[in-house]
Amino acid sequence: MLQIHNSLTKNKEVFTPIEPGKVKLYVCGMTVYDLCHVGHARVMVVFDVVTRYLRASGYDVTYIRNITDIDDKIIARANENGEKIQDLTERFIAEMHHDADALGVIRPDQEPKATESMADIIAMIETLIIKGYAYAADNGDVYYDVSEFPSYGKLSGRQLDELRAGERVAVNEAKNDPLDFVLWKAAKPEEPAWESPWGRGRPGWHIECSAMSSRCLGQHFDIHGGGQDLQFPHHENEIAQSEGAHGCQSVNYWMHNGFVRIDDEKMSKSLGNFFTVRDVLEKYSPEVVRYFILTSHYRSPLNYSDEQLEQAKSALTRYYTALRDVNVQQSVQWQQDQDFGVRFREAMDDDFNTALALSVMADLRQAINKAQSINPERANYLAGLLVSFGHVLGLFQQNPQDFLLTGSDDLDVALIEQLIEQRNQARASKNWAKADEVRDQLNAMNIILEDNAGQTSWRRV
RNA sequence: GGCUGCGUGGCAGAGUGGUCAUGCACCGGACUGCAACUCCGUUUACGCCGGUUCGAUUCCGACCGCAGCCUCCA
Repeated sequence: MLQIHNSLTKNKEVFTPIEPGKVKLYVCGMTVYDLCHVGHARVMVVFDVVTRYLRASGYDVTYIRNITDIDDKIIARANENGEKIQDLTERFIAEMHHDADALGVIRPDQEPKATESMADIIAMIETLIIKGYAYAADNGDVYYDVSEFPSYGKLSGRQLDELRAGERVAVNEAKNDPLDFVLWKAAKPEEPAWESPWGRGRPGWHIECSAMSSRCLGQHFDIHGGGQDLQFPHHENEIAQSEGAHGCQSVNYWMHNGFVRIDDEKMSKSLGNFFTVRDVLEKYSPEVVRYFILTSHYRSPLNYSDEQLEQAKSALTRYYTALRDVNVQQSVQWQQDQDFGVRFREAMDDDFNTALALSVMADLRQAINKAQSINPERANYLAGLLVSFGHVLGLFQQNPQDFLLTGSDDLDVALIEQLIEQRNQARASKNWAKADEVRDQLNAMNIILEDNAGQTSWRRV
């Protein structure tokens, strides 16, 4: 029975979908003005695994991840670049897809854009005004009146007066209360703008998600995800907007993933301590990055370092070595396996405990190696099982040789195989000095040899 | 200051009131011409101080340390 840690209640709860067999999932996506960094990769991978696991558990999942393609940073960046806003956002949407695809992240069912949702956004703001949750200010902005929403703060565990006591709330003359947040911003000259009942302007960030989630999934859906930093104010405001406008609960389960850190500090654009996915993929294969992300629980912080990536790479190499040496049985259904399958399910059912699931897979890998010589049929089945688990986590889907030779594009395979042949001839005539000399030569090329059952295979360091 | 969360062996990281996490690395052994791969085995833990308990890394309290949110952020 799947249990999910719900940020709203701060408890692990048994997951019960609104409609049996179906799951409606919304995740806050990227603001597209720059390349994705490893923190973005984590969100994408985490909710990719959530979606894959729900589907593997038999649910019909509708997965929505929005794109914020209009906001202050986008406007600022486009101006800096002397680039049209739409050119900028389309460019970075393409880059985002490029990175996500590389990481094996399955595309969401829909990726709604803010700029294509203006009618929904405006309609929702109108509803909020009519219901008394929002007001148009003299300056052309429209604000949400937080004092009208009694449970404001329920997600982030805050009280209005606590927030007011905070020193960092910006003073804005047009607001009735400093905590009121903007739904619609009056356009400044030169800024992109849309017509609205309150004049030309553009939407605030928070209202976009409320409008897009309710359009794509309805007023009440199952799971809403995003990074921990969005809990307040973004998701708090989404609740106020959606529940204010619709008069019903909007989300049953809120899921927030932990940050990626560098040297125990949050990785973020504003701190400037980030690595882009692009940077990392120059050095490590995408699957290594994915494995690294899944080694810790999604709610825990994840410290990024080369050492960790190297560990992930070594671990993956062992899995692929095991898979290389068997004939993987096709179409194994892990759900039917009474041993490893049950353990895997228990791990994943426990709030998507991928770290624990990986330990089951490590045991399985060892079982494959042990069975390989004494019971090849069994080994082939277990390997199929491993690949079946891997499908849920987005791992082990490539040809083992392709992984083990990753980064070999620049290598002269013909030369390598020729050298291996030379070495094997030397070995056959027990010319060990010559054989070792050739192997040293290959090692210097970052090639590692493995002599197995009369066969010599090779891989990259 | 307010509100969250965390502190596990060399590194990473699950988990539990009283037998094993797991991975990477290290060490010993088997295999190998020697290696590599693989297998077997060993070592290294639960921030500090109290309390509850027959027994606490696990529950409770204080303390110390760290991170996050309270402003844009995945």
